[in-house]
Amino acid sequence: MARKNPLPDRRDVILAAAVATLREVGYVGFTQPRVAKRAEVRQSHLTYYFPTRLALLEAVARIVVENHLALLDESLQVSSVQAAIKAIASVVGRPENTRVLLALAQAADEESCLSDVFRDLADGVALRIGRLCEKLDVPATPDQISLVHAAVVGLAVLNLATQRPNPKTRVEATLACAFSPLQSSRRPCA
Amino acid sequence: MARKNPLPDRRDVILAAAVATLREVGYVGFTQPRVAKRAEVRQSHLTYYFPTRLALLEAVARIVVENHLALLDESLQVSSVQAAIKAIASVVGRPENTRVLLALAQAADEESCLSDVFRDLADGVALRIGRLCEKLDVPATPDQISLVHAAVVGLAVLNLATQRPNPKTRVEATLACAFSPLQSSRRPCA
DNA sequence: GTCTATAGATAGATAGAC
DNA sequence: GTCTATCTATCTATAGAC
Repeated sequence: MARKNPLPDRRDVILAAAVATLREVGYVGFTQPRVAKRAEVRQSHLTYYFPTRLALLEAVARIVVENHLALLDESLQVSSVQAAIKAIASVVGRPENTRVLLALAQAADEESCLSDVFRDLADGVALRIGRLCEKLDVPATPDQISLVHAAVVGLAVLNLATQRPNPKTRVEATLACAFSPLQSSRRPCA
Repeated sequence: MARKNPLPDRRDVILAAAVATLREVGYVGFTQPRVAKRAEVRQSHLTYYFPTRLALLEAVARIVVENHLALLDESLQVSSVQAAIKAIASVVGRPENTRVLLALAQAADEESCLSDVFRDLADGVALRIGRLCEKLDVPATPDQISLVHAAVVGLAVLNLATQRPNPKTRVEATLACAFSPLQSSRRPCA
């Protein structure tokens, strides 16, 4: 949904600032004054475009989901399982990516209207994992896709919160483990 | 570390209230006034026992980790993989459980001193999954344990945030998928 | 329609009374 | 050592100026 072109639109500047703020400082630091400062408008001005905090959050959530799915689409243009694993690990490895999704999860828990947006995200990710498997000619049942999906989410959260060094090696090893039964099923043993 | 017995200790009352608050309303709702109200003390009194919000949070985090690991120990006294899956799904299915761990993850992202506590949690969970596999005579590599761990975390977060109906069936199916390669490897096909 | 000054609410922390 | 009145900072929202 592109906006009518003429005005670069103050609104979009604010939204961009809001997304950046959320990525940097997470859910609790996501306040109107902080966003306003980054967008270089007065806080009281911000409330003209987004009358309430929830309104801003909702708009931001949609953009965040859109951005994340686009990032996945870009990252998953790979032609081998190993490359896919590396790509996923790269996305998962960036704390800002996880932070913003964690914020969204929390927001969804608080405001049920945001659950819809989060479902769009979850469905989008699952869809892309399924497509990936298809493209790589790896047969996967819905449950297997769900497993990979859950594992990716879990790894992201664990990485962000434990702040361990070398997250990527661990993520890659774990994901390899998630994909290996799928691959081996190409030469069925039964 | 049991406290010296005599006094039921105002401090413990406050901590219990704090944990309950965190479970109910999550990280953003976790404020000194709210905790104080639940503990039936003045907010300004609370600061005597916990001079800063972070001090309270740290104490609460330790208790939360302890509680969660104890809950796992209790739940995982099972004698089959299927029972284990059901037990895990039951823990994951309770929003309060996930909410409080999500809060901890976020807190860890903000205050690096809480990462230590979160690591204790993560290590404890991984350890227990490993023990479970051993007890059930299911061979599992560290990577496979890591996969189950990540999947459990991911499922919990996805459930909380999407608020879909029938979470348990989905969780159980996904976990079954995580365990199945481990089980089948008991009768190796190669 | 665009923006701002200001009010109203709530958080966290301090200094000091008992 | 235990507890409280109070202050400051910060957030969100409104009424109204341009």
